[in-house]
Amino acid sequence: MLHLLIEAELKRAVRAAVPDADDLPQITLMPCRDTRFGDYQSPCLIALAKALKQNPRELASQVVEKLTGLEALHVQVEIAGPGFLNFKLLPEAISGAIAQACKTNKPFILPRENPETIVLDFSSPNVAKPMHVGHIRSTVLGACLARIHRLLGNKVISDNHIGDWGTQFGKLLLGWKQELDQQALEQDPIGEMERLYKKVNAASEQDPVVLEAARRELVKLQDGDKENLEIWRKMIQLSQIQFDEMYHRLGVQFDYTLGESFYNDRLKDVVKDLVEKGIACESEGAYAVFFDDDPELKDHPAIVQKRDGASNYATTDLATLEYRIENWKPNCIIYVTDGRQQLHFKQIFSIFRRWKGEVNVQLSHVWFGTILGSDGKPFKTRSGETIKLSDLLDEAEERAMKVVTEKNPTLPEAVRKNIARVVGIGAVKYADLLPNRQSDYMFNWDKMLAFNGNTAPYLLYAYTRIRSIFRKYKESTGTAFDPMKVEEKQLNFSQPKELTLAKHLMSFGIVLQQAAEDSKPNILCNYIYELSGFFASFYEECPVLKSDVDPETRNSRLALCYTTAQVLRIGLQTLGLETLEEM
RNA sequence: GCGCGAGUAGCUCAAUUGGAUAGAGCGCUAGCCUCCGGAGCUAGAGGUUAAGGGUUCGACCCCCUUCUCGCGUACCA
Repeated sequence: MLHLLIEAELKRAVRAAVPDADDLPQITLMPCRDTRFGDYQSPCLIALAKALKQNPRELASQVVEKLTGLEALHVQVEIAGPGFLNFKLLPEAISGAIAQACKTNKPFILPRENPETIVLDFSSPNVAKPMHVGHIRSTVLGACLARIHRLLGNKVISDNHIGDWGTQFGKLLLGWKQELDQQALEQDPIGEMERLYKKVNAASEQDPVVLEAARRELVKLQDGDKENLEIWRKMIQLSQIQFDEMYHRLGVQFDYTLGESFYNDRLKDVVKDLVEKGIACESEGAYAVFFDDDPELKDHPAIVQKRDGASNYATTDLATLEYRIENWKPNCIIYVTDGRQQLHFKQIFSIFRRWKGEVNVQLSHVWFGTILGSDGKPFKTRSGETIKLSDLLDEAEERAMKVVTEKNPTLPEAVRKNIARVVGIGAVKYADLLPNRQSDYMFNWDKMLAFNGNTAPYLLYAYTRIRSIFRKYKESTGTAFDPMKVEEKQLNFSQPKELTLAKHLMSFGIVLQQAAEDSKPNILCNYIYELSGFFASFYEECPVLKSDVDPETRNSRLALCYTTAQVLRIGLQTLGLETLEEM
C-alpha cells in the first residue's frame, strides 16, 4: 500500500534522474530493520551508482531532487551513510493508513491485478496406512501456502496426490483374502489393513511362494479383476475416512484428491511418447532417461519403466504434471515434500522441460527437513515405531487441557476442551511452521506449549487480550466499537509505542508477499510474533480504557487495537490457527 | 566418490536474500501488580556467525580450501 506508492515514486524519480540509463537494477524499498534510520530504506542506489560509475551520494541527491511526490504521501526522505535513502513516515501517513485499515477486511493487502493460478501438491498419504508424524509438515506447510496465496488474491488449486496404487496392493489383497478379521476391520480399519500388510510382507520375505501369490494378486488387480478391484476400492474408501478425519482436525481442505491410480491409463502413452521423442531409451531391460549435459544429474538417470514393464513414481508424476497443465493451465505448480525427494523432482522437471519445452509454467519443489526427537534422531516412539498423527494430536490436546485447567479451573469443561483443542492443535502446527522449513527441527512439547516465547499459546493469548478490551468497552459504553466510523482526522499517534506498533502493522502486506515468494511461512510467523510483542509493550505503556485517558487518545488507541486484532487474526488464520475470544 | 543441505549465545531457533550496532525464547541476574486478562512487561550478562583465505564502500549471506554432521545417489514413493 503506502510502501508501494513510495516505491513507485522512487522508481519514477530514479528514471527521471538517470534518463539515459537503459538497464536499471531492481529498485526496491524495504522496511528498515533499525528504525532509528527511518521506516523504509532503499540501499539499491549504491549498486546503481556503481553500474553508472557515479558517486553514490551524488546520485542519491540527484534522485532526491526528483522525489517531488513524497510530500503528498506525508513521507520524508534523507540520504545516509554510503548512499542509502531512508524514508520516514509522518504521523499523518500513519493515521491515514490505520483509518483505511479499519474499513477493510484485508488490511494492508493490495488486491492482485492479474491473479496467478497455482497448483499446490501436498500431504499425499498412502492408502491402507496410518497417517504419521511425517505427514505433518507437508500437510501443514502446503495448506498454509495455499492460504497465503489465496489471501494475496491468487487462484489456488490444491490436489492431494494420495498413494493409492503400487506393489503394496498385491500383499494387501492377498492378506485381505486370507487373513481378514472382519470385526477388527470394523473397529479399526487402518490398523487391520496395516496388520495384513505387515503379516504378508513378513511371510513373503521367508517364502517365495507367498511373494509369488502376492504378485499374482497385483497382476489381477492391474488387469481389472472384478473382485480385486472391489477390495481395492474398499481399502481406498476406508482410508479416505481416516484422511478426512485428520484433515478435519487440522483444518485442511483439498479441491481435488486425484491419487496415483487416476493416471493409470496415461502411463503407457507417457513412456511411448518419451521413447518416440528420443528422451527415454532402453537400458538394462528398463526404460530410462539420461541427463548427459546436466553436470548434476549426469550420473543419475531416471527410470520411467521398470524391467517388469510396470511404471513407477517418475512415470506417474510426469503423467500428473501433464494432466494438471492440460486441465488447469496453471502459472505455477508447487510440490511440498520431504527434502529427500530433491533429486527426484530435479529429474522430473528436467524431463518435463525436454518433453514439453514450450509450456510456460513455473515448477517448484518446496522441500522441508525432518522432525527430530530429543535425541536428534528422526522422531519415533520409545519403542522405535513411527508416531501416528492421531496419537500426536490427541496428546497435544491432552497436554493443552492440563494447562488450561490449571490456569482457568472455573471455566466449564466444554469451554476448556475447546480451548485445549485450539491451543493444542495450534501449537503443533505453529511449531511446525516456525523453523525455516529447510532445516530439521526438534520436536518439543514443553517448548511449543509454553506461554512465553514464539509459541501458539503466547500469540493466542495476545489476541484474547485485545478482544477483551473491546468486550470491556462495550460493557461500559453500551455500544460496540465501530471501525467503519474511524476517521483519519480524529486519529492521533504520538507515543513511541503507538508509532512502532502502527508502523509494524503497515508492513503486513510486504511480509505476506515475501512469505509467498519464498514459500516460507516462518516469515509470517516471525512477523506475527513481533507484532504481538509490540502490542504487549504498547499495552503496558498506553492505557486504552482507563479513566484518565482522554477521548481522542482512547479513540486512536481503540483503532490501533482493532487493527492489531485484525492483522493478528488474519495472520494466525492464514497460518492455520483458529483464534479464541477468551482462554 | 559425486550431489544436496546444515554448522550462529550454555540450549532451541531467527536474521527482510549483500546493508548500518547479528536478534528472540528457555536458562541465569535485577526490577514492575490500588485501574484495560501477570498465560504479561522492563532491564542486564552471554557471539572471532565451524576454521582459514578471497571478492567490495559494506559479508552469517557470494567465491575458493579444510573440518564435522544429516540426507540422496537406476527399477520404493
